[in-house]
Amino acid sequence: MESVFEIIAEPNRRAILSLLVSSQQSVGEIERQLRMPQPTVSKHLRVLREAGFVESTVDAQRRLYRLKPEPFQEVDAWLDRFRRFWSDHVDALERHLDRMVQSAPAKKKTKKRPRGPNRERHKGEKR
Amino acid sequence: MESVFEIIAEPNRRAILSLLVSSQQSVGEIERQLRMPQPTVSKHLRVLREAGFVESTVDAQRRLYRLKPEPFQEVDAWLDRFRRFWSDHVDALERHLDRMVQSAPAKKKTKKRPRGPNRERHKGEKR
DNA sequence: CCTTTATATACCTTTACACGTATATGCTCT
DNA sequence: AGAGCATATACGTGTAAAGGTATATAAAGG
Repeated sequence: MESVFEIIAEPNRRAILSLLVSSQQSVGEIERQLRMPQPTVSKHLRVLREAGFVESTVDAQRRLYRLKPEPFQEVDAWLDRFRRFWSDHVDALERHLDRMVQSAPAKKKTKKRPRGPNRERHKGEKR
Repeated sequence: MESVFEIIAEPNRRAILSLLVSSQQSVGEIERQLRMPQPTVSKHLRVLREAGFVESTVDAQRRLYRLKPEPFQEVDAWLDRFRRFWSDHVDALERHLDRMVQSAPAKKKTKKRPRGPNRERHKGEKR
């Protein structure tokens, strides 16, 4: 379980992360809201903690978990390489520009890719 | 293998995607550049294709694979929920602390955590 | 045709990980 | 100290997916 991508591949972990967006939560609160067994929650939280996605503080017998930003940044950095591929799509470009206005000089216009002959057809695919 | 996150969890698949950023490539070219067996490449490409990350065109006996933007957008959309945790201009930690005190009366800024107890320490962790 | 080249698929084996159940640890309060 | 709650961990089991090897499909060229 080295990479951040493997961490967020698990649906329950993504659910936990989404929960923690609103505010920090105790294990029991997560357990109840997501209706999953407590050991499951704890184990996923352990994975998330060791990967740096969350951290916890003690509140009496409870542990309060909240998000940490770094691993998300890592995913975002990876995505950066691919952003130019959907810059063509106007709506997405707009959303993206909203985020990058402060440092963006003039975005280079991407040339239209030479459209290949016919799309490949594979085995299971219907004609 | 439902979600886009499971697709990009695999390191070899991420390597293939990175290769395809520069330009479209044939299976053989990917095979050589990444030094992985041809069946492995083909199998990963199949997964990527079925998940919509790539598409292929026929060039004689070759298949040329290139990226498609949609699944990347999906990842980006998921990330959006978490973007507020690492604001562009403000240090992420500071911003996070701000969030924690926002319900408290506006007092002087303090470097200490509001009423936050000490960080949780877990089993394997050194003191 | 037959051979070579390029890619896809089938089959088998191994492994990693998610889950459930049971139990341990640790804190609080009486 | 003992009870009760909250969380963490240990252990056993099932399963899906990745890798390797072999083979199938298909197009190109002699």
